[in-house]
Amino acid sequence: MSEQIVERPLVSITNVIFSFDTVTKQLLVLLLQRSQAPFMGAWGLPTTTLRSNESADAAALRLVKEKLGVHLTSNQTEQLGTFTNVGRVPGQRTLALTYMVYLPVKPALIPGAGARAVRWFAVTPRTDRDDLVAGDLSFTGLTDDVSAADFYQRERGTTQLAADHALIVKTALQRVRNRLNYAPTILRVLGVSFTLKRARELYALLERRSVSQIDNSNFRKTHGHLFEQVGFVRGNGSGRPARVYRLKD
Amino acid sequence: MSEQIVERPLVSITNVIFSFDTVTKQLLVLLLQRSQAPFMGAWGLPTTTLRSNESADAAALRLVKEKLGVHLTSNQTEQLGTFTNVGRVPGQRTLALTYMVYLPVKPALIPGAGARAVRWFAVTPRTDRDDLVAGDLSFTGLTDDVSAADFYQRERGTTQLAADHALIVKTALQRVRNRLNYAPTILRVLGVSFTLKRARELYALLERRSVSQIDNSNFRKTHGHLFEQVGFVRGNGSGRPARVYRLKD
DNA sequence: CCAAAAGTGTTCCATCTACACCCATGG
DNA sequence: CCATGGGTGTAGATGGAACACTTTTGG
Repeated sequence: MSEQIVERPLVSITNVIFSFDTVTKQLLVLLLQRSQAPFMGAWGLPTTTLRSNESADAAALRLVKEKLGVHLTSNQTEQLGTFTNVGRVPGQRTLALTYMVYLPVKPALIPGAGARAVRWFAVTPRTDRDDLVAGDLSFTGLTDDVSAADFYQRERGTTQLAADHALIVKTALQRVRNRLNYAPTILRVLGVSFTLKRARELYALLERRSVSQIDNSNFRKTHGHLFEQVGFVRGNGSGRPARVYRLKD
Repeated sequence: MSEQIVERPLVSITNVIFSFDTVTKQLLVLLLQRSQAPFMGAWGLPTTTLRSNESADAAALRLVKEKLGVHLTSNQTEQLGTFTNVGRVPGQRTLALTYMVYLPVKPALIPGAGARAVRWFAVTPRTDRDDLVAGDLSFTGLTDDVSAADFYQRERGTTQLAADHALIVKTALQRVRNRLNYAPTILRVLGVSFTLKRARELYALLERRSVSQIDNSNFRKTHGHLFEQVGFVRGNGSGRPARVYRLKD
């Protein structure tokens, strides 16, 4: 067997940035339309290149700062996984170190360098997948049963997003769901503090059921230990004002 | 602010390879003593360099083949995380893509290229950490409360293993523990099939308590759904022979 | 028949589920 | 004072923990 070439791959950082629309009560993911090769014209997740003097999580934070002007600290990101399939990007070998980012705000969007357009896409649950929808634009998510191996072997041609970003998004949502019952960091998209109603709305969305199916009283009892009362209430509409909570660390 | 240099880092694959000693009932981790810089003479996890024509998980499998001569398929490895701290290795910037590997056998060891010695180290639970012990050699594990940030800031000088391998081992054991109640893939170290007694022994070790504290009857009821009876029994000693089970997928 | 180890059953208690009820605010 | 939504309490169902008991093998 011949000795294999050891090369230096490009190392990119790719973020799944989550936010929340308090009006439509939708979980949002940031996608941008690429204005450069590879995948020019295609929509995909924000990506940057790792620099020599920064760790990958620092790069993930820098990416958020560059694309959205929002400064975050490192406890607002989580490493998702590293995607290394040989042909995942045409041309140069490129690894993707991926992170999940929970934005406590929903900033205005300005397309920056490398992007023709930027938009928030609503995570839209279907029976066995999650689509990403922004007005007229809609991207069908991978169905739940698709494994990474399946994706690279079969589904690759059918995906509408750049590279393997459909797989990255699916992986991210799966992770978020797994964490709902013990470390629901996704709730950070609701801001530093939130009402339990809002929390239940987000749970309902991710569990693919309606808010009314999650009993208020029981939700407090089963998940209350994860929250901490901030102590003040906020009279916002009709009915009794809700207390405000924050995630315990 | 000046533009930062975008370089191509070295990308290494580092494995936490688990096995099991059926005689001493110990969980084992493979360490080797380096015969090359950096960290010459220090003990550390098996590491290789990612090649141009292979994915990271393929490289993890190749590493096992090279060091142990054991051929595995990709469902016997799991991505652990990617370690990218800027100064984690002196000299060249090096990223570590880490994998966990569960060996269904305990192969004989032969030091190969780049290693002065190779040994199995027993995961030895203490009150708030796990040490790695092999006869006269012993490495103190990081205590449970040390975060990654803590490690790189404070604990770095005190660690006895190469680079950040103490942190990688700690992260691996933490992951293994988290999975015990829903996806105990660590049980693969017991081979393709195993008795529930062996499973409880491994659980006891990882939960830092004695086997007698895990009730046989209750263990079946709480974790039985994770296993599948292979169907035959194996008369191995005195007492009623145990049925043999395997992990459900 | 006895010892040893595997496997089963039973009771008790904690926790979750469903649902009724009470509380605080706006109009 | 009534409508609206937030917050509390309670009875039944479910699942885990402790422990007694039965089964199957070797000697």
